[in-house]
Amino acid sequence: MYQIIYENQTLTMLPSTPFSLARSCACGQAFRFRSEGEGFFGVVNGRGVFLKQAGAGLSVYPCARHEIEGLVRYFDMERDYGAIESQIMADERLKACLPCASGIRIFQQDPFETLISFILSANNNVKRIQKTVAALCDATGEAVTDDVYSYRRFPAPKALSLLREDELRALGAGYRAPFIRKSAQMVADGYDLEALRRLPLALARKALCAFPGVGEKVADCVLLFSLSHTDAFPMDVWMKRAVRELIFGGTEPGKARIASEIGKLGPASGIVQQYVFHYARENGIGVRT
DNA sequence: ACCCAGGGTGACG
DNA sequence: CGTCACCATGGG
Repeated sequence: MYQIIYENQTLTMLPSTPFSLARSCACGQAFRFRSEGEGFFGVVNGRGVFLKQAGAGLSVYPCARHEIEGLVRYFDMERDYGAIESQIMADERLKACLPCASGIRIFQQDPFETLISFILSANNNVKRIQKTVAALCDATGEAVTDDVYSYRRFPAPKALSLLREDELRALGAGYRAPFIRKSAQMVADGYDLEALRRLPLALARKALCAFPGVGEKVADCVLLFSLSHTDAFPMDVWMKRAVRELIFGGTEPGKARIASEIGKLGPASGIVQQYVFHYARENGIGVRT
């Protein structure tokens, strides 16, 4: 399903279905990858790395030998995206999404980082989410200087929970400041986010909704982007419009009808969702002027 | 000035 | 169960 080349501290992963770094970074699943020169800089599994498109694959630098497995998992290289893209191509309603979304991979991000990031995402826009996440990292993220890069990790739960509400507001969190502080507190107090990886979707979703600032949509983002629930289907304003336009021909569908159609998309519906989301946002699908 | 952004909460019916 | 005002903040 994929090939690996490892030399000079550089890991290159070549999947059999072409990978797109730019699309994967721009599609709104992660907020800490910044375009830089010929690639993107980001912090992956706690380590600052530079990512470059390598043909139909991805190169990561630096990478120690023991980090290979974690990177393969993070970039979801073991999944058959060929099957998912074939499913989209075979769907007359969704095939138009492929030209601009083909090559997207769902990153397997850190659950706590994903939780906090998507609490911030509520009634917010991607650019400002990125800015606020960066501010949080600069404020309390662990500073790391290895032999290649200097960077800050995403804040530990304890560090984030120690910020006061007014400090979080000053960093750009707005009215979500108390949500972030309390949710960080819950994780710092020992809440096991990893345990949600093994729960059925409905139970994991319900559990996540116990965090302040987390409703069904944010829960689905955390489950899809960090806890391996590929059938979690985040319904934000863009997806509501896209579903209305692409699946229901422009008329407002009821909740039951939507659930039925999502169910038919199968166990990778959440990944399909990400392709559609990216397409809708890139093309302004469903925006009524 | 108004509306929108990867929505959630609390009040009310 | 459903609806709805409100919530910071910056950009169009």
